[in-house]
Amino acid sequence: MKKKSLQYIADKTGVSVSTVSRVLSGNGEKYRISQKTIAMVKLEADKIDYMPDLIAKGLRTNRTDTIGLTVPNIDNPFFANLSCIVISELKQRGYHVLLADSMELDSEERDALNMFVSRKVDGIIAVPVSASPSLYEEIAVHTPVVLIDRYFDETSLPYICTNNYIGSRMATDYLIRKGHRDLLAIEGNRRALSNRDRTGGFLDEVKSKKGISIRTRIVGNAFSVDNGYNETMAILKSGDLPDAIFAFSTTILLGSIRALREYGIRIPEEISLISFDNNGFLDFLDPAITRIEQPLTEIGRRSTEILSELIENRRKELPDPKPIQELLKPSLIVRDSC
Amino acid sequence: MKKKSLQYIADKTGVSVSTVSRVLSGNGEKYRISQKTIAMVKLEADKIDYMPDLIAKGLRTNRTDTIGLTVPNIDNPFFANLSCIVISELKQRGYHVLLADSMELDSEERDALNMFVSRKVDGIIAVPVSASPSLYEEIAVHTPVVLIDRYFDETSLPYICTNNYIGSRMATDYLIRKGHRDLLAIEGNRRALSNRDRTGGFLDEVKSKKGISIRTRIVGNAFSVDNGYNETMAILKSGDLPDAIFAFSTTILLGSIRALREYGIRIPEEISLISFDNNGFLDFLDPAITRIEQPLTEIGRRSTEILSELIENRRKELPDPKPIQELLKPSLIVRDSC
DNA sequence: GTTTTTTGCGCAATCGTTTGCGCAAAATTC
DNA sequence: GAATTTTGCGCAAACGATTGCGCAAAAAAC
Repeated sequence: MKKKSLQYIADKTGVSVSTVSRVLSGNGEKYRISQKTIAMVKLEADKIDYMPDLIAKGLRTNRTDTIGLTVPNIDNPFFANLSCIVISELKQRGYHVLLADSMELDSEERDALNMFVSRKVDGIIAVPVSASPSLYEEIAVHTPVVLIDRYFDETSLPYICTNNYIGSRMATDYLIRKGHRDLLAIEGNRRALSNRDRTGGFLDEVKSKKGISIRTRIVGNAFSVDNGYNETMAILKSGDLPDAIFAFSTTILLGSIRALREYGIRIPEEISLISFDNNGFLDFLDPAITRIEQPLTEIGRRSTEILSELIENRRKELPDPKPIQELLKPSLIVRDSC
Repeated sequence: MKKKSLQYIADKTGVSVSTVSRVLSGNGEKYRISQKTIAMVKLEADKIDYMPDLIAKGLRTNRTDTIGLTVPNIDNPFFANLSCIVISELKQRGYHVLLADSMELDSEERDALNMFVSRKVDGIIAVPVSASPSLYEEIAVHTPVVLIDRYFDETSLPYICTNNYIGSRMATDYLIRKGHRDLLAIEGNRRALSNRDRTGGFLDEVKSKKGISIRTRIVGNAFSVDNGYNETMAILKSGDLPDAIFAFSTTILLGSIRALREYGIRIPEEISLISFDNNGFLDFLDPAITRIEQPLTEIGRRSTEILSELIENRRKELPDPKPIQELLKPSLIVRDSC
């Protein structure tokens, strides 16, 4: 196969490269190219199965139809699920995806973002990892950015996240209604705002139950199986068991379950369990786990929607609209672990 | 911030664009640029935090340092896991990743591959979906391709997959050694060679046990929870239960478990279960599931290794080496479900 | 048969790099 | 001091597309 450039078609048909370009980008009419020429060019293009060089096109037009997506860890089912949704939403809007895995590392995140900029992506969707929004804010000056799942406190960057505060209150409320009065929360990464919101919701909900005396404990410091395991183990060793454990993520939950099993503690007879994050697997555990489901699909849908609006807006040289910052309400999935 | 092109630095320092380019790409010495000029240019580049336009660079050099990766469904933990490994291996080799999710659809796969070619990716790693290698073979003429996890029968395309045949024999052997004589295999997509290999391994292993009378049944037709559920349900309704069920994937396994639970059948007391694919969650099921683990890390490592060799080879205009086609041996993870 | 309008298309610049070739000035040789 | 070599760097083409401008030929108007 020869080189399939516009030049090639131009030579074959005897018209100029410009004409071929106009025809193939569908602007034949607009530039008053004759039907005969249009047909001829299209025929030739079909014959060699012409596909434009998107690199050259990108250089010239400054658009790549590519979105950079960075997540903390694709291996985590939660992010895999989220990525999946975002990718398919983006595809529907005509974008392709450059994916980076920041591995929860600031340095990797920085690399990924710089790479996105160098590649001139049209926009960026990110689950941020670092504690400061500054790099994102710098980038947002020239490239639209939408944060998902995690966000920053004082920033004008748009974000679409779960309302972790509400979710946490829902879970806590449920536990209390079930009659539990001694609650243990195992939290994740304390740097993450999402985690702090969950902690806040947990405590506020307890406080709101006036007249009911409830004991609360908060331990842990990472969204990991090990953290769940270690903290639960510590509690088990102390012998001072709570009525219920609220795991701030599925990973924490699993660690906790492992520890409880080692001690032969029965769920939910001896202790109740509730968790954040949804995951199909949780229905196959015994007992199936009651949990707070984050509105992933909605996050994926909204974020891509916002991002493409931002991109369109910039293209029209309009000023950015007021940043859209939404916290979406999660839902309670009741199963058998409480 | 102004435009950060070579031109800008050239203007600032008073040298030509070519000189700036040579200095910044580290070829200053080679082109005998004076130390003074080199220092000056570098200083200016640092000052504006210069980052090359990778699009322009790609157009000129015909390399994008990008690899296209397509998988059937990123949402499936198996592929999420695999992608994660491939992505991080590629990053270590200096490549970035354009990710496409083919959703097990031929049409999506075709789109993705064309997109990769249009973007001039340096190479492609793919879990193929379609039944025919023809499109891949066309592409491989100009862009290196390595298949993973699934492969084609009669092709010279390189691939790195699990030896499903061996894995299936290992699982079957284990079941038989455990004393089971009535085996049910629930298979996945029959179009997939990997599935056919598993079926073959299952039957051959049984045949190899001369002198032992073993009953075998093979049902099912998809790598899905529903398929596992439906087929198991059918068996339960017939009342003709096997001693053991061999699920050809985790998804099938889960469906099967759901059905068994509905009927209150105890595992492993009344029936044994074994599965293909590894997944951390399987250890948290009750009982933990005995399974065949695919060497994902090895697949990720080898495939990126092969691919980058192919790319280097092409760059040196050497002929392609004999295609590397490897089937890696899986391993048995013994737990409590048999 | 001019003049004006419309039709149909090409010229050439441009996007930001890379790179082969070559030229002028400085340094060295004789 | 002329010839030669070395040093240091710039010119301009190229990658493959897009697009503003303008020009020639054909058609229409008078």
